[in-house]
Amino acid sequence: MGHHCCSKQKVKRGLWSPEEDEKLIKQITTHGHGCWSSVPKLAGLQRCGKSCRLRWINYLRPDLRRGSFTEQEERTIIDVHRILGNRWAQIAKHLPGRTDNEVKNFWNSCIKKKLIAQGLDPNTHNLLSPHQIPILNANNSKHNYDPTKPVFSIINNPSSQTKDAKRLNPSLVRPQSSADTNYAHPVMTTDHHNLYENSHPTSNLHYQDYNFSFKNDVSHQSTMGFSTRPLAVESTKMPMLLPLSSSSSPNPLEFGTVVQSWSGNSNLGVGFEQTRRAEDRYQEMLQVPQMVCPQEFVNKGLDLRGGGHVEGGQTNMDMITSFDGCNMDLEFMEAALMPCGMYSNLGSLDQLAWDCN
DNA sequence: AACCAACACAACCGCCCAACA
DNA sequence: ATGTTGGGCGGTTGTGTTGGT
Repeated sequence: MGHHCCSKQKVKRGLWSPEEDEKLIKQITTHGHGCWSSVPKLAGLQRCGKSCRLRWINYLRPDLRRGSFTEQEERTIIDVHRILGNRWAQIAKHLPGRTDNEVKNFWNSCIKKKLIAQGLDPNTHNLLSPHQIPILNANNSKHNYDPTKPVFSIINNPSSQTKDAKRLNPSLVRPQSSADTNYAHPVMTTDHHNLYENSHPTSNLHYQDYNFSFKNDVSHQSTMGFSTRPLAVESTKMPMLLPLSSSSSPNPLEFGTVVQSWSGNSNLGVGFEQTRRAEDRYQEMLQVPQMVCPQEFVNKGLDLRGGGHVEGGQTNMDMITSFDGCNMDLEFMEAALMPCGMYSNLGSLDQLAWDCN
């Protein structure tokens, strides 16, 4: 098999060697990639153009951010995934320095399981009915998906830290000889990076000595503050974002105005729902849900049903039930997704590429 | 120490779409 | 209008690693 773009030529497959990376980096930093199908030939590589493109985009680009996903990034992935679904490339655009492949892998290997363990359907972000929730026996898994723990608890895993350290310190990971076929990490040199920087003067990312650091570090920015609470609106075509105050947000009303509270729910404002038994949450679906209306909705007098206006700065859940017809103010949606400037390169919501049909 | 299962993630596959001849 | 090509993307696979027995 193989792609039509490279079916005629003899191409190498599998992991990339340091020498191959070196050639590819040298080619792109000095000449740019241009037509990807011509890159292998120009770089002296026996790879298909697509493979070169993938290698560059996912691993060799100097503006990549490596290492574990932060809690904030995980929240972002979940929140954007709730809107866009498995559109990894679009989701990755909300995570500077992350690739679609990385986001996809992280979702499939980590977030998905956590959501399921929390009684949430990873596809719809709605509650699973009790009989849909798998019985997770911690004894059968390396990972302990304790449903009594919050969804977001991924960081500071010693083993992953070790991996990160290896990634960021090539001396720990680079093979001692070219015969080491396990090599799969960038080998861009500072010289290469300087070349790339010179040819990409708009880059605001800093690269030195194999260590990717950001001049504009997003790690200290405030969170999006979106709740992971699933909506109890079964008719909702597009799940609704619920901007909610977060423990890490200094201002609990930073992103929204509390319009109506969950009845009898004491953990409002914690930001991310602490886990309860799935049965309890399933019962909760029958209750009138809390709605936290973003201040921007109120300011804009946005009618979430499409057409009218929110009166008196108040709305209710009955009004916010559906995105059918896609009457949502897309411009606002973008703004709501970018409350703290953590997203880059999003000039318009076209890039969100909603499928409103 | 050896084996095995589960995991993590790099890489590939196949499809879609836009541009172009 | 049609066929070809290249780029992009999501889904899937392959393989090395890790941890438990």
